[in-house]
Amino acid sequence: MPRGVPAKLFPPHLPGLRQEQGPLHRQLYERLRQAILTGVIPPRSRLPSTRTLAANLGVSRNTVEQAFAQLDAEGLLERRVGSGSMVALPEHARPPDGPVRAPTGRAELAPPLRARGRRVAELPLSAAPSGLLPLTPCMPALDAFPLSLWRRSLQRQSRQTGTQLLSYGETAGWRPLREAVAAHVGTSRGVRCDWRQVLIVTSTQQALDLVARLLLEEGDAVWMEEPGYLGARTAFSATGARLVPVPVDEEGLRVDEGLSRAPKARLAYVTPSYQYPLGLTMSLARRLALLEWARASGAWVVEDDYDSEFRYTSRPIAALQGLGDTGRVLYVGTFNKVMFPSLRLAYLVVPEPLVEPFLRAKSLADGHTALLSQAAMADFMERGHFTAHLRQMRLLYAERRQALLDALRREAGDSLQPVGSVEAGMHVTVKLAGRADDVALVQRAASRGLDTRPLSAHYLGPKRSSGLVLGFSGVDPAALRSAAASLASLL
Amino acid sequence: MPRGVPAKLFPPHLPGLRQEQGPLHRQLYERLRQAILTGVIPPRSRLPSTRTLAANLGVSRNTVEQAFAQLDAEGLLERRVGSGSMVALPEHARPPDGPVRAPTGRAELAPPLRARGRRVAELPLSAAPSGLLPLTPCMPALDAFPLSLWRRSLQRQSRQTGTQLLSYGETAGWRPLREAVAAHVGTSRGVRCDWRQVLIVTSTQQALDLVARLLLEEGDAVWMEEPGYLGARTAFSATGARLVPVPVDEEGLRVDEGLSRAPKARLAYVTPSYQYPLGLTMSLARRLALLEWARASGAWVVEDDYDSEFRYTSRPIAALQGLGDTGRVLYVGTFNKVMFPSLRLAYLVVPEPLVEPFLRAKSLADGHTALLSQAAMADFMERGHFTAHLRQMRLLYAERRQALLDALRREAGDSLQPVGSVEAGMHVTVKLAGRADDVALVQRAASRGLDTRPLSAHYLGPKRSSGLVLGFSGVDPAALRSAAASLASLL
DNA sequence: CGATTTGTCTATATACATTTG
DNA sequence: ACAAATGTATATAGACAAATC
Repeated sequence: MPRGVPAKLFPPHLPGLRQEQGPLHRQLYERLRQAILTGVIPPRSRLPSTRTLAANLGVSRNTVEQAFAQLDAEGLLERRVGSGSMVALPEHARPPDGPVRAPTGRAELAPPLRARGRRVAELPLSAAPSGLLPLTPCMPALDAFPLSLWRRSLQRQSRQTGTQLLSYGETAGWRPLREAVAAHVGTSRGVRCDWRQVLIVTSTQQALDLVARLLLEEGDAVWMEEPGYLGARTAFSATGARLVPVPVDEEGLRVDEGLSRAPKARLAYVTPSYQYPLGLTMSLARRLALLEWARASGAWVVEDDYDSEFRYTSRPIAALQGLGDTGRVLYVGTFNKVMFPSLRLAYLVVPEPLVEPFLRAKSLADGHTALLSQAAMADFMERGHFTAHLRQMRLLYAERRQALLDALRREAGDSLQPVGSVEAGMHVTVKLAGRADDVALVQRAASRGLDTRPLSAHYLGPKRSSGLVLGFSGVDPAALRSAAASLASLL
Repeated sequence: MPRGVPAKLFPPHLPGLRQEQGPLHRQLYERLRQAILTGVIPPRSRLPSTRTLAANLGVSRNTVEQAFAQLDAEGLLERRVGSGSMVALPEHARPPDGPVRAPTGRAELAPPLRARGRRVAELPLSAAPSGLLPLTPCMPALDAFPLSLWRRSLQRQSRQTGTQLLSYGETAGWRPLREAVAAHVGTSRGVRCDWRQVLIVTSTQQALDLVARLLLEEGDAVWMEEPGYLGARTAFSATGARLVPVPVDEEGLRVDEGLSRAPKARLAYVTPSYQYPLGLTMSLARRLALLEWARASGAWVVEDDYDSEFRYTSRPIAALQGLGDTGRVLYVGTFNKVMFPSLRLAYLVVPEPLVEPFLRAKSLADGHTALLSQAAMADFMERGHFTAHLRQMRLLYAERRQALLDALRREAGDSLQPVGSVEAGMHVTVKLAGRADDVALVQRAASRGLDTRPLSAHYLGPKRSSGLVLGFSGVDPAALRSAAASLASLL
């Protein structure tokens, strides 16, 4: 017969169980678990019945039952109706040794990475997630996000679709979301596509990575806006492509310069709606010239429409993709900025013949994108919450943009000159007078809790302007004003 | 202003609610549901608060709350904290598909992909997600997944952590999850690591892709188990590595064969706990030999522990990673099989000097992994639900495995010979007598709704055995029996 | 047979956080 | 500021079926 447990383990009204220490059933569970694992209650010994233990402890049977059930589920107890509960034999001996020995490989030399690996390992590590520091570029107004509506979409989907949402998803994405995206970019951005051309990915970064891996070979030339978006550089340079800086003027990318510097480039990466970081809009003439070059030379155009939904005065400019022949343009958009960064949903619209190759690339990279977030996003869009949120953010950001500009003018006067006249985006770029060291300034700003980016870091070539990229979308006007004051005091 | 509901609908002590007619909350739910659907309570009318209704009916608020919550879940009610509950407008059918314009780029020729791109574009497209067809390998028992517990973890996290979960996440993963994974693989798999060595990724596929991109150069030789896992092939071959098939015998990978075929290989990919697809366990001698080779030649060992948690009789074998020097071993595990496929969470444990390079690679590939699922997973583990679920699945799969084997023996006799004696995994592989064409058999099986894989497809070299890989984890014993009968009738 | 025990279900009370008007 | 409402969590009480001894 199994022995009973020493009575002293369960004195009446066990003094250790207290309201303040969290749920009673959890405390009891933890305590029993420790006792079993450390052998204080030996294997095969019988525990008191839930009723008697409950009575002894002065708690309800349900409380004890919950603790026992949890232990049973984890295999620490064997319970049988009628015969009671007893401690199970250890299922698997604890691993060779519990305490983690210092990994012996530690003393080794740094691993010898070679060409491709080094290329990846030497990429800049993107800035640490800096919480809610003011001025972070591309940080949405998280406090204004309609979290409860989003949760409802999540909940609704997690209930309704049941096991369909648990199983493997299609590589291209959840079909209702692809349809919703196709409708959205069609009506609000003028992108011409069928839902079958829409691929759901996790981020702009993943989209660009897939593009690079599929369309670029080592040594291929790629037109990059100068100055331009840093994230795009890492994606293209990791494949060994040759990045060709093509200057940007007030009409956007200088196609003529691109033609003279690298006429045979395989790909051009552009942000025509609201150029990053200068905030210009590409002119119609330049757009047509770019498309014509791509058509004639068989190159690809990657249109990153990352910020396009945010335009505050004039109507949004239609996407490049919808302008002419769509056969050479890959359109990239993201939900991570309009919704929230950790959502991890973006989309890629590719010409029909590229759909299959891209599916394989996506399948290679990570199989498919998580389903629940996709289904919730589709639901959120179908119910109109997305459009509503977008509208609200437009109003909010317009206000914040103005607040930042006003504060900068008041505090810093002419020493910080805003670039670009388009009222759009989630950031403004300001130029520093003369050859001021913007990198040093950014560092000094960081020490005051301001998360800004140096304009000069966005250049590939040696000719760099000095300035700051300031995000205004993430925090409220009051914080923007104090940030501007703090910044001005550093000048 | 929304009108109130006619008072007579809710007289005090509503006489219709009786103990004998089933649960009170259910009766209340049914009654309200009928009233709403028939229009007795018109849309947009406000319901009494749960408290007052509970008082009027003489029941507890929880009872009313349950009924309301159910109605809310079905979309019949719109509830808002503070403002009360009102009847929702009937949902309209989904908006019709937008007018699908024919994409103009359609007539173009197939795009001219070149070397790298072709390598990616010619990868096999993984089998379409085939729903719940019987015998699908690696398909978990989704009907047995504790969905309500999981939803609670999701909800709890989406509330508690608030905006922290919305912002950018760390590239390496959500810290509590990294810690939970380190603890789990440490105690239950004998992996020796610090939580800082744990990287959260979306899938085994992504883990292998990162490994390939960081550690392999074009032309590098890689030892692959022969036969072996198909997914691993695509990851490594996409980088242009040379895949060297190394045969597997009853002790696992033939290290001596690897040494003679490609002594200078840069990497070996192995599934030591439960070899895919043959279901063997690698012997201690082989493990030590493999580690010794890696140490001496500076090669990497990738241990894919995809199936290891499922062992049905003997104790789980500790991981290769914990055996000796951990400096050359990269350990890969996944939650997508123990939990559910669309979760998209897996992990990679790398030697300390590789942590930084891998962070950059992950950052390049997709920035970081979605936060909510990570936080929910950590919560699920901390509460012991993960261990409990794992244990339950072990019992369930052991039963299903036996059911499939019994049915196969009964229906097919000797014509389908199960391979391997280890009672583990989520599939069994059976050999076909002689040189039977397993690919054709798989196709015929597919036409009967059976989702199996040909063993011969898992070979790189010309010497192939003919057989079938049969998953037993996804469906219940009855379905397995009828699948076995159906399969036998095709022989 | 009858007492005991687990395991599950229903209902209640209560506390507390959050949001709304 | 304040009251009212929802929404979540914890604990209790009691009933009953099924298994065990």
